Parts: sequence; structure tokens; C-alpha cells
Amino acid sequence: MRVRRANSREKILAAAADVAREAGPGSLSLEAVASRAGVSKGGLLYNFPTKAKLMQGLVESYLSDFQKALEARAAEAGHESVLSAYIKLSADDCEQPKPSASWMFSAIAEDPEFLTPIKAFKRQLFERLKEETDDLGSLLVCFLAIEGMRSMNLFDSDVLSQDERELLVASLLKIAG
Amino acid sequence: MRVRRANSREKILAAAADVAREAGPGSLSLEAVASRAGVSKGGLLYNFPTKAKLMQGLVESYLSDFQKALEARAAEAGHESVLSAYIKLSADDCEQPKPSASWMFSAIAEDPEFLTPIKAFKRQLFERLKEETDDLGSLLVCFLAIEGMRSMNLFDSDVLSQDERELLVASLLKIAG
DNA sequence: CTTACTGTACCGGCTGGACGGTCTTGTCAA
DNA sequence: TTGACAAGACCGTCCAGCCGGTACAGTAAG
Repeated sequence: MRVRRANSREKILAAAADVAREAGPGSLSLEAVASRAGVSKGGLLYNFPTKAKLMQGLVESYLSDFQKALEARAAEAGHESVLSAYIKLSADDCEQPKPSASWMFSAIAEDPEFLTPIKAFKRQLFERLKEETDDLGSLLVCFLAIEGMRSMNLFDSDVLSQDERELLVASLLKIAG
Repeated sequence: MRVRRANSREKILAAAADVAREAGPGSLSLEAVASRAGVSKGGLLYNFPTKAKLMQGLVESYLSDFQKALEARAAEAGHESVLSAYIKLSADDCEQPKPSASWMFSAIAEDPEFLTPIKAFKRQLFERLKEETDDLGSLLVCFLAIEGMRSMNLFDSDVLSQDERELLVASLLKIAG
């Protein structure tokens, strides 16, 4: 059946994320991804002519997903600020015991430049948050603490307990006002 | 000259860190490290019989250096708390434009388990900080914000400007009390 | 309807190169 | 002479990317 054509790209991207998460970022080979996606190596290379293109695809889909999720949160009633939305979104993201973005390590190994769009996105987000507050110090503390939380999740770190995470989020929301 | 023997291990560890930083974490091969250290591959494998042992060596030396630096700071006059010492130490560490620990990405690619000692160390540090304060919320915010700062440095992120970093550190020291 | 042609989506064996680790052959200090 | 240590050629493995196929949908001429 050829009907499934349109989904191949997304299936492959999801498979890549899965492989990196479960087999480790060092095991993200084209064959592993293809097999996981239920596609042949040739098929993978048809959709992503290069491993670099695959990484790029992962970054782009990650960024657009994040953007969408943040916008959705910010639009929800009851959010007094984008910062609060960002805090809550990150808290939820970090609830998952397994990091959803281990592929980033593979991308860095391939070429650190792949993270440039992510850095740009973060800077953009920070600028946006700056506009809605006059307390830059508190914003910085919140923004970096979220970064720390995300980083710990990415590294699959169990340094913080569930309770501590909740207290942290509560404290951040308080600071955010 | 054989005289250099005793330093070989440290020279190799330093070379490995350099290679990861300058050529990218994906380019940390035994040959590259050996060449950078001014040592042959055989010589490298004599000191570190396995790439895994080399990674382990990097982790251990990183941890012991960090420990030493923190102890030194904490012992300095004028520090009212270990947390302040940790903040200031991290601020200085993150002053360097180039991340000094890119090798961590290579280690993760090799095997995520290599970071276990680092997580344990962090948890230990956190417990220690918990003992000297009764405001757990503030401690969490500070601890995570520092983590965020270190993470940004590790990812070679230029999201924050110099001024912003200084304001952040000042805010953290204020929260730390 | 049928045959021939075209472009798209996908398949999987192959190869060339890189890399980790071994092994043989030094080399130098004692 | 000997033995601790170093050198680097070499081997096996793994993997990215290539390439010659296959299958099928659409189109269009006969």
C-alpha cells in the first residue's frame, strides 16, 4: 500500500528520537532509525538524503512543536504572562522520566552547529519575556532555572525528587508574579 | 625523552578535553587525542587501555578538580555560605567563552552511564546545601539557575550577554542571602 | 481497454573510509 | 641484558552514502 507515503518523514523523525532515547545517542545510525521506522535504509535516504539533513529535520520539528505548545499555553485562560506559560510547559515536559530530546547529543556529535537554530530560538524567547516585565533580575533567575530543569531532564538526571521539582515550580511561579 | 612519563596521563586528559572542545565532541578519537598529546596511539592505550577508561579518567579528574575548587572557595574568607561559593565559582567557570567540558558529549555518546558519578556528586552537593538553609524553595531556584548557567556554557550558548550574566549572579547571591 | 512511458516512493546490497583495539618491534634507563 | 614503556602498522567492525533495482500511480496514445 502506497497510501502511507505522506507520513514517512514524520515516522522517521519519531523513530530517530526513539532510537536515541532508548539505545543511546551514540547508537543513532541510519540503519537503526530506518529499521525502527519500518523503512529501508534506501527509503530513509530518499526522505533525508544525508544524516545531517535528518538532524536538521529533528531540530526543526522540535522547534515547531515547542513553539506550538508554548503558543497554546500562552493562549489559555488564566495565564497572566508568557513566562508563567513557559514555566508550566517546561514543568510538564520535565515530568517525563525519559528525556525526549536525547537526539540532541547525536546532533552535537555530528556537528555542534546544528544547535544554532535552538540558541536563536531561546534568545528570541528571552527577548519576548523581557518585554513583559520590568524586573530583569527575576526574569533571569526564572529563565535560567527553567534552563537548568530542562538540562537535568535532558541528561536524564534524577538529582531532584518529585517533591523538590514541584516546590521549585511553585517558587518560580511566585517569582514570576 | 622518557622523562615526561609521569605526566603522560594528565597530558592525555588535557589533550582529550582540547580535542573535544576544538574539533567537536564527535571528533574525539584515540588517534586525535594521542596526536594532540604528543604521544603515539600505543602510548595512549598503555595509559588508558580502553576508550571507556579514558572517559572515566576525564570524569574523575573533572570531579576532583571541581571539588578542589569548591573547597578552596568555601574556605575563603568572606563567604557566608557554600551556596555563595558555588555561585561565584560557577560564575567564573562560565566566564570562559569556550566550554571546558565538551568531552561530556563524547562520553554520553559512548555510554550515558559515564555521567552517573557526576549526578551522584551533584546530589551530594545539593544535600550539603540543604543543610545550611531553611528556605528550600530559594535554594532550589538558585541551584537550578546555576545548573542552567552551566548548561548554557556547556552548549556554548551565547543567549545571555555579559551584563545579563552579571545581573543574574547578583540576583542569585541576593536570593542566597 | 490496453500498452507504453514517466515520475515517485522505496528497497537493500555494496563499498570506502574511519575508528577502536591488538601485536610486533623498537628504545632507553638501570 | 632486561624490562618498563612507547611506536605505529594492522585487523575487524561499523556505518554513511551510493546505486542499480522494484512497484506502482498517472497519463496518453492507439
